[in-house]
Amino acid sequence: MDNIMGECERNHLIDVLTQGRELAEQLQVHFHHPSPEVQQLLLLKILLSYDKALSMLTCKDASPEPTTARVRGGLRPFRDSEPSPSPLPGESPASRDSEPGYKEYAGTNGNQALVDVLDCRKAMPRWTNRVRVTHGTAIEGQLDDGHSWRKYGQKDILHAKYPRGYYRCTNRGSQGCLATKQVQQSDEDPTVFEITYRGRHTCSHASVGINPSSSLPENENPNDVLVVEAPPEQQQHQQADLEQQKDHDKLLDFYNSLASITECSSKNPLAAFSLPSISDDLHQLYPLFDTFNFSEAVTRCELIHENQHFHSREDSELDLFFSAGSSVATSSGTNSRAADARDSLDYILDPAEFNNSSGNPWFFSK
DNA sequence: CCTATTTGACCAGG
DNA sequence: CCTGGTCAAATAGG
Repeated sequence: MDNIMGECERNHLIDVLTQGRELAEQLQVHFHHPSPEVQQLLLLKILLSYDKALSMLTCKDASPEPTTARVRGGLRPFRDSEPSPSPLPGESPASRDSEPGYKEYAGTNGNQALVDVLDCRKAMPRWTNRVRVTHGTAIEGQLDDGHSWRKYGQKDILHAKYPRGYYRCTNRGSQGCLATKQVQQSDEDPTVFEITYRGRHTCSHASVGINPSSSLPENENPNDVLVVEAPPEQQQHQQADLEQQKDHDKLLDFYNSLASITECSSKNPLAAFSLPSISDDLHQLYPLFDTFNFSEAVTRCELIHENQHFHSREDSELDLFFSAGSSVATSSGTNSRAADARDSLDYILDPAEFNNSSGNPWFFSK
């Protein structure tokens, strides 16, 4: 793992695991001074840490996690026999890319891992949009699809009149988002750009979707940019991809919001329950909760966690928090309990569950 | 000074 | 050996 895991990924993983350990220590302390709310919150945060760490180590086929290790197009042997988390000899730290850790090499033992990574990349979803720009003023960068991209290469392509541009998500460094796209101007019709996307966005910013038709530059008349639809059979897959991306983005937003709340409370677990400090964050979550399918989540978790409830029924902020969500579920016909919903978080947030959901995740009602 | 782009070089796969 | 994809030093731009 070390061999293919970049410095940034490694550090991030260490951070996450360290945080988990500290949380566990806090939990240990609280065993001596029992406080159900704090214990539950700590437990929740520990679970989140584990989820994060595991997802960082797991290469999901359709949705590589933010920190999935990768290799460069061409593998380069280590100059030293050992993979080094520090700058290589003769390489000043400043000379490394401003996105630390997006460079990973396969080390001597990295063969199997390398195969995994390559498989992972091969399995990345890939789809192409054709975008026609009718006003000559438009340039590639203006083919805004709602995400910010950073150009990392350009290549003359055989038998192609125009070079191909290579872009990656600007959040690769900060969030390990592996989404990339290639932009190729059409030979026959220079007003048409073929944009090939590879990999879904795993960055939390990815909330606007990836359909260019739904995210045109604000200052442009939609009539100026015509989205030429992909062939019907491709279109279906494409649509499914788009839907799944949206769901994934939602879940990620939800996850990150939750994580930030627990992050905040980790600095002062007790203060986390004071109403003002947390309510702002909660308000941001409410829109998500409107669509979060609590009833289904609870039903599923009751099947799994049968007779394993350890929670108390204190009317803590956390309970109110989940009550808000479960009341949505309740109003839609299913009787559910806030604490059950809370208990189900470890299951809900299992990234594998997302990837198993074939295009129609259950955790958000449509 | 910091960040993004350009561009020649490098690498693996075919 | 050729080609596509990527890296990373150099450069441009704010």
